[in-house]
Amino acid sequence: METVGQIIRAKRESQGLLLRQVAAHLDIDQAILSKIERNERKPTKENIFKLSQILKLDKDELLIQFMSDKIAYEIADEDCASRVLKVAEKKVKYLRAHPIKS
Amino acid sequence: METVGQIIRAKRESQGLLLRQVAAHLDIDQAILSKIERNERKPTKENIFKLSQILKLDKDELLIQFMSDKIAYEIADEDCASRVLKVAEKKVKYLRAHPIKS
DNA sequence: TTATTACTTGACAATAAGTGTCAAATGTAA
DNA sequence: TTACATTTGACACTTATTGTCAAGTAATAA
Repeated sequence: METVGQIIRAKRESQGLLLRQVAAHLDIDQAILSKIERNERKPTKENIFKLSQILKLDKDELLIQFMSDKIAYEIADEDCASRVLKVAEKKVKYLRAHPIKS
Repeated sequence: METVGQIIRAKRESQGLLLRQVAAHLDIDQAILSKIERNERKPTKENIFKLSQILKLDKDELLIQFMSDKIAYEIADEDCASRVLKVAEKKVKYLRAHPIKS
């Protein structure tokens, strides 16, 4: 089971890129990228988009990894975690079928 | 599809309790509870626990509603929402099978 | 009508969480 | 050692969350 950080690091290294090079492209300090890769900090959505560009990763796939990481982390310590996901799925379907008029 | 707010309001009213009575039990201003019931603000976990006590709702069930609301809201506007949930489920299983030593 | 009661609204304050910079420390290899 | 990449932690800045308060609305009774 790969985390977003692991995916990013593996891809960056396989392309021979340095932290500072990639960080410069993201317009953040390399310290943050270092932490993102070790799952010490979470990337922003913006980070994810730019990372998928420079590392030639599929944008949607990386976004899915990013969001699923966030959710998994959020509920992992609840023993009702899997029910939460099931109910969330129903709610998402409902929300998409009944969009809010705004 | 009921929101947490709707569940709370329905139960509070069925018990003939006033906003200020329940809010006092939660140790928050009744304005907040009013907003929680109308889904204008999200309850904290602490709020959820105390609400389940005073309203005699199942604590786990209310927590599930609370967390699934949060997640559904978080991803509803992504078109990869259902994949996110599937991947999240895998990650949760993995995390629970491989707990972090701390 | 006025008074009372329950609830709602919005401006604001306090606090917590997220996001970032920087410089020093650590690791690694020539 | 020197040079370079990465890591670490203290700190600052910004944004989000959580709350208080007082004034507003709505419904009802006197």
